[in-house]
Amino acid sequence: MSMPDIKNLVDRYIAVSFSVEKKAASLVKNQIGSDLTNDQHFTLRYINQAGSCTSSELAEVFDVKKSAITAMITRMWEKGLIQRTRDENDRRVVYLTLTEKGNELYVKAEDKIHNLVESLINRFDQAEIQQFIETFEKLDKVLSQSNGQ
Amino acid sequence: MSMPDIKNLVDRYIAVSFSVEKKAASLVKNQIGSDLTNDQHFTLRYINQAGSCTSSELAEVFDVKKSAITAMITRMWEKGLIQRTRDENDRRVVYLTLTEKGNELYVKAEDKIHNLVESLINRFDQAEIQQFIETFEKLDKVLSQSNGQ
DNA sequence: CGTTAATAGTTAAATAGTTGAACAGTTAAA
DNA sequence: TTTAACTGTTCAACTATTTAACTATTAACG
Repeated sequence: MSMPDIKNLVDRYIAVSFSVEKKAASLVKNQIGSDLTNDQHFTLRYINQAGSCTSSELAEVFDVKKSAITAMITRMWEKGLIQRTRDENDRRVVYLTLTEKGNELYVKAEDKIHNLVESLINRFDQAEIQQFIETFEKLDKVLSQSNGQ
Repeated sequence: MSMPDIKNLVDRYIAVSFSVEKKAASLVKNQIGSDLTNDQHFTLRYINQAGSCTSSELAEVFDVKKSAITAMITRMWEKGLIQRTRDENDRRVVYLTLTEKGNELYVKAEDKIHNLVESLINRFDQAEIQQFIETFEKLDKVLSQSNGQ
């Protein structure tokens, strides 16, 4: 196995990361469908895993301004997917939770995505994909350090 | 090294791919700047590498409708980054090329991105990152098969 | 206490990107 | 030559985003 130089690796990383991102998004869009946009699905996933959360928390996790979260939550609230509940002790705070409908829609879409990703992963040698994911997770940590934190 | 089951790998892949995508976009947005959106930069890169291309070609590569390309190209054309030239033989076709200004802007931003990615890659063992990119490229091919063609 | 700071979230205007449907102009096929 | 296919555009509607101004609430401190 020859040793490509750094510039070659950089070029290939830029090309492949863009390509995979686009193709994965297309695949989810075309094969999952589900009336949810990517961002909406990720939002539902975050709230589902957190149980409940605030707009500020979402804004920090997704690295967007709070007003963007307000707009997105409002759209999902209008569709009956998300509930807003004011904190009784600190009345500035609004807790976001999934409605039953929101949870059902999320679980259904998430299940399809799991099947899709599993079918992709199964086409690899397990040791290879495991190593891949571990390096991916390292990269995620490095990116956390490079950003604000 | 223990063997995690498939479900665990699927969960981790979904989580980490989303996280890296968001963080990488933030990093580029915050550290590159450049007056170009991500999509605009990718469009300039594609045209730069192709030399010239058509709207239909971009629509297929980016997997969006042609009207989305028209809108994006028009915005960049208004900023003087892209030229439209009708084909003299087949007057339906419009060739897209970078203007001098478009090329300069692209090269400047691309150079910063290269430096950024290089600084990330340098934090890894070279054999590890090389293997990572190779698996990433395999994944890209698998995704190509899973999509339209 | 009362004024000032900070915090949580919203609103509004602007921009980017997207789809779907209808359309114009051009070329190819029957 | 009429019909079909292709290339690209326009328009209306929508999602996502930023910036700046704003409301309401809580915290700090002199």
